[in-house]
Amino acid sequence: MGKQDYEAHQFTLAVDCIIFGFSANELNILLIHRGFAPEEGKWSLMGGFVNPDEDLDQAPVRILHELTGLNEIYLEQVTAFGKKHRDPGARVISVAYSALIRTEDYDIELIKKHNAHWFPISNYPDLIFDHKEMVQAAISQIRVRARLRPIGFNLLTPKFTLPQLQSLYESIYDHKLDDRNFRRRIQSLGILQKLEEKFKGDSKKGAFLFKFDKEAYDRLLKESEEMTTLLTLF
Amino acid sequence: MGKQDYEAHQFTLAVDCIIFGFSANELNILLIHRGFAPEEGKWSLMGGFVNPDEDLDQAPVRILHELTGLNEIYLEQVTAFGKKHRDPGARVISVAYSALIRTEDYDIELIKKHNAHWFPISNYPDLIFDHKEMVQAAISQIRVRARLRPIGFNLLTPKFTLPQLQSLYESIYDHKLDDRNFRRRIQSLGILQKLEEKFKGDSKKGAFLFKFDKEAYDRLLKESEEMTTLLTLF
DNA sequence: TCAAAAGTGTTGCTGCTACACCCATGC
DNA sequence: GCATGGGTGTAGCAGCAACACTTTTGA
Repeated sequence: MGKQDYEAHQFTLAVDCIIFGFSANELNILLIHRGFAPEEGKWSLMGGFVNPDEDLDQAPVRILHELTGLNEIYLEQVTAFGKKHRDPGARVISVAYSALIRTEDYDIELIKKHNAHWFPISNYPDLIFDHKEMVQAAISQIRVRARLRPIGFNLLTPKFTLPQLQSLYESIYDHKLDDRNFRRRIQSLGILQKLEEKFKGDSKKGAFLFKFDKEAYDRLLKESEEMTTLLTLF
Repeated sequence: MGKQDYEAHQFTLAVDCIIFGFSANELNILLIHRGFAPEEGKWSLMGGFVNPDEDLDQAPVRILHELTGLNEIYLEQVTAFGKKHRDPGARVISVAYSALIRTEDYDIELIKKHNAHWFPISNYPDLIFDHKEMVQAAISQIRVRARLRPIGFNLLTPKFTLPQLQSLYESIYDHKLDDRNFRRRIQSLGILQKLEEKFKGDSKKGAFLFKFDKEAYDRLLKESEEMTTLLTLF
């Protein structure tokens, strides 16, 4: 195989980000109202080309920083999309990434500048190309991942109440949970630290704040791996 | 964004296949002894470039057909690998795919021609580039998938015995299972059809043959989705 | 007759589901 | 004092882990 083989199999490579945020007790995604061709005026995921001088995994980091001002975003590759005519304008392969962000953290001015808006996953507009497929794939993935790994905490403030956490899971699964059973289950895992403080934003009584105990979780995970058992969280 | 933007972000695109087969009570992968540069003489996954006129997902189908003579192979995308210097010779992005095949079915002459050999996943040679990472990612993925979906049947003949099935799962998880509990568990799922025949290849007594009941499984899956519960198999 | 693998049941325990009421507070 | 959300306990049941012996047959 010579150099010409490499050159004969080149494709434009992009990434698209399914950006999840949790607010108003609902899981939301951040979409861009495109002010540029192709498909100007329609809604799309935030995306961009991969640069020749960066790792593939760096591309979504760079693009998300542009949009939100954030570094250190929780990212997970969903899958690569490469149907022949997925982008009618050109042959483009796109790798989809899920991003979980805290909706309090990002830079509002930046996302305004990009014409980005939040939509609940239960009701978002039509999207260009195969972006809807990407969103569905990301949601399916997150639904499984959330049961197996403590990814939900990336969507909450570092301190959170149990009702908040429960409502997050309810929104991910689109399914109500019994509060007594939920509390018992997660507290018995021992991966939450109860704080002395209460948070009074959501009720008069106020609810105790908790934080995620990563060390305890890591111990639990290691243990379950040693027993070759499947650790399911909620 | 104009045409030059697309052209300025082009990459050579390849796929690599982690081909799993089950024989001698072990999970094996099929590796190629490379007779060509780069890295001639070393071991690698079976791979190839994506053609400009095919869907990304078609590339592994074509490549696996070339190697094994098989069509209709069970395939699953693992993840895209795109570190800057993963292929020291050129900038190449590679999408890894897992393939599950029945080791009785493939064309032996073809794989001989490609210098392909089976290795147990517990002991396989060093691989070029980041292929070892790909194999590890595929194994991790298959370990989770096997608990959640009935993918194991793609590695067995359509009729199989319970001891064979158990030994497959033991090999995937690298963990012995209790035979009484295993049999009870899978038979209670109701997704296996017991046949009248026995298979005597593995023992004097012979073991009853079963086949996978896809319709029953689909019903079970649908039911568990309606209850938003996680269906785990073994 | 023996070696080698197939097949079978029970007990105890853990953890889940289902379910209804009191508590604390701000207004 | 009342409305709002936070917080708690129990009983019944299902399903899991742990465990040892009998059966069948070919050589």
